[in-house]
Amino acid sequence: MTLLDQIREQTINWLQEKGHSFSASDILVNATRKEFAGHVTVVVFPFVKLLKDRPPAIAESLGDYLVAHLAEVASYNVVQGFVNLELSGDAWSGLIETILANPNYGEQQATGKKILVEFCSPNTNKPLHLGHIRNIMLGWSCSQILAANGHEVTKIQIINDRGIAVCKSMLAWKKFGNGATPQSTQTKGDAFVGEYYVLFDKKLTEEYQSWQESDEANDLYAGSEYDSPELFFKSFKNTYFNTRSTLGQEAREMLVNWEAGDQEIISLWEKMNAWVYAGFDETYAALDVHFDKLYYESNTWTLGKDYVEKGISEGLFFQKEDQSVWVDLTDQNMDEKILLRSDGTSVYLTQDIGTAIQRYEDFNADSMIYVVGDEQNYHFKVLFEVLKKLEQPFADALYHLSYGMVDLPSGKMKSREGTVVDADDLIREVTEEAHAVASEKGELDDMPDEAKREVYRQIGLAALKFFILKVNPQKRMLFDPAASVDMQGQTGPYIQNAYVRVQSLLRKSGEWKTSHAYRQFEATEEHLLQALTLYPEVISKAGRDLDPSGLANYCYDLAKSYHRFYHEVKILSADTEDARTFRLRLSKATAQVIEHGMNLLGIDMPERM
RNA sequence: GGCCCUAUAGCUCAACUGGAUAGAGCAGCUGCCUUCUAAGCAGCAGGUUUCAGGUUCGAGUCCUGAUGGGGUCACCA
Repeated sequence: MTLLDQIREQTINWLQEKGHSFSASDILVNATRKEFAGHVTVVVFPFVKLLKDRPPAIAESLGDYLVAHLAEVASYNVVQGFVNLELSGDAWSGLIETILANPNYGEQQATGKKILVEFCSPNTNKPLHLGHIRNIMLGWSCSQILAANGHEVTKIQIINDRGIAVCKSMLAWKKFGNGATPQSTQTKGDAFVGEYYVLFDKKLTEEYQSWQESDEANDLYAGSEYDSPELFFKSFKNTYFNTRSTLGQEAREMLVNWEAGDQEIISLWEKMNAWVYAGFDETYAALDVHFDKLYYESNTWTLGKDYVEKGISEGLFFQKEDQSVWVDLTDQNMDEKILLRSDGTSVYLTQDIGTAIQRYEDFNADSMIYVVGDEQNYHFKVLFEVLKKLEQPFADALYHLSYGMVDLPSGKMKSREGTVVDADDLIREVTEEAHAVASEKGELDDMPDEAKREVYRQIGLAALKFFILKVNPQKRMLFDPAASVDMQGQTGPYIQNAYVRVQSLLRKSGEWKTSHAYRQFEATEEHLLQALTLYPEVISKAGRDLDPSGLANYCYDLAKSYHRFYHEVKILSADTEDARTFRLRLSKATAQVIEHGMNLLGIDMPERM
């Protein structure tokens, strides 16, 4: 049990002696603000109504009780309704002992609960971009955080490897590719296929523009309500693709043939997908992430139909005259949503119903988390509601981890305008920036080239990942490329640097005996100890909220406290042996917690930088 | 238009289920490397938390309304 939990427990005992019950989670215990004396503060305002006394009197009573019942609490002072507790030297010394003895300090006991986390889930027609990186960082770190909270986590993704978009790049390659391959063009496979997807749109646009000269096009515009041909033709493009375009027709035919199992199409599809997967794997490896299980839309897209048909027979869904199937959610303040097209084929929602049920059966999971952007909030509300209607046992254990879009200083990322930030380019740029800074510093000069490259990568990725993870997922974020490669101030490399300083000290410290005699703590030492006390709570809160940003900010605060401590006191050449030992142990414990926390964020620590 | 999200320093972000005088970084200005890694430390300056009401011991946080920004309402995914 952590010290903070002990304080909560004793507070409950104290209330019980006065004849009141109270829930531990409602007791507010936090770090004492630096302008007041003490280390940990209990807020007594919540007890005022219960005890019917003045806040300062209540605070004194609680302070007396805690000093009497907890050896770790040395003394206290009261300011209004706040009890500021001062912890004893033994408590601090014990804390360092606890941390150093347990490499997993901060983690919770196993719960036996199985959780599935779905993230990334790309389309196979283009390479990964900045938006995927935010998704991957959130999915990965939430998975790590949930595991640290004692849950059994399985990381999965569903790969959207079929449909009209995939046919577009296949068709473009078939018509215009002249047999080129990633190997023959020295191009990464996913980028190679993405080029054909772009090429398709280019050819389609050319075709569309020449069609716009035709009498048919002019008649259509004349009969429309649009104020200008530009506006009309912009909105008509999709209809044109579906009803008049030659390329569109070819792509749709290809989709029909794919669904019919046409051998030639299937083998082309398999060939191009293999290129894409090789590319994705490279990017995942570059980001240090992996998945435990992959689902492919090509295997799951028909899965939901049976459940929808079952729902019709049970009267949960209804059919319109044209045979299309709908669910009515107007009683939940939502709309009617389509589940099967009039030709009987599945839509996105149908597929998601099927995959949810499939996964539940595959893993017998207690909870499933979908990491998907917030533009799909409504979709997931509908999905979860439909699963409830189908009385699926897991329907209440589904969670959409929704996150905001990533904007650029120039505005939204738009593939059409070529402003999408490519994931591989970004990883390369941050690594190069780390290389440039490190070379100037020269700390790594005596390392072999390969080891150096690994450190550049660790530093660059730390900058990128931390820049993204420090922001609350729910919020839209601005990605400033210049700021993301910055390595000073509130950044990943700043935190790594605190860790590296400790490693350097430990390399130079030689043998040292453990002692627990040091008691004259400096303010900077107390700040560090105070922060270390909070770590287990930071992890459990991050897990509860599925939000890594609090952990990221905690790691930064801890590193900041360490840098200050490092600057203000002498460590290797401390005045006494006891002080030297204490500071080395405190440094080591801090580095351990920094590394542990950053690992939960998916960020590695170099030994030197 | 209906529904949902959001608004904090010049900029990017914090502020635990409502708790003490709203904090960091960047950008700007000052200092600190013969001392353990200066990717560092210290200082100055920067705020009517979009606005107007309300709830209470206490509101950036909750409620109502307004305004700005975004999303969504496809037989797309």
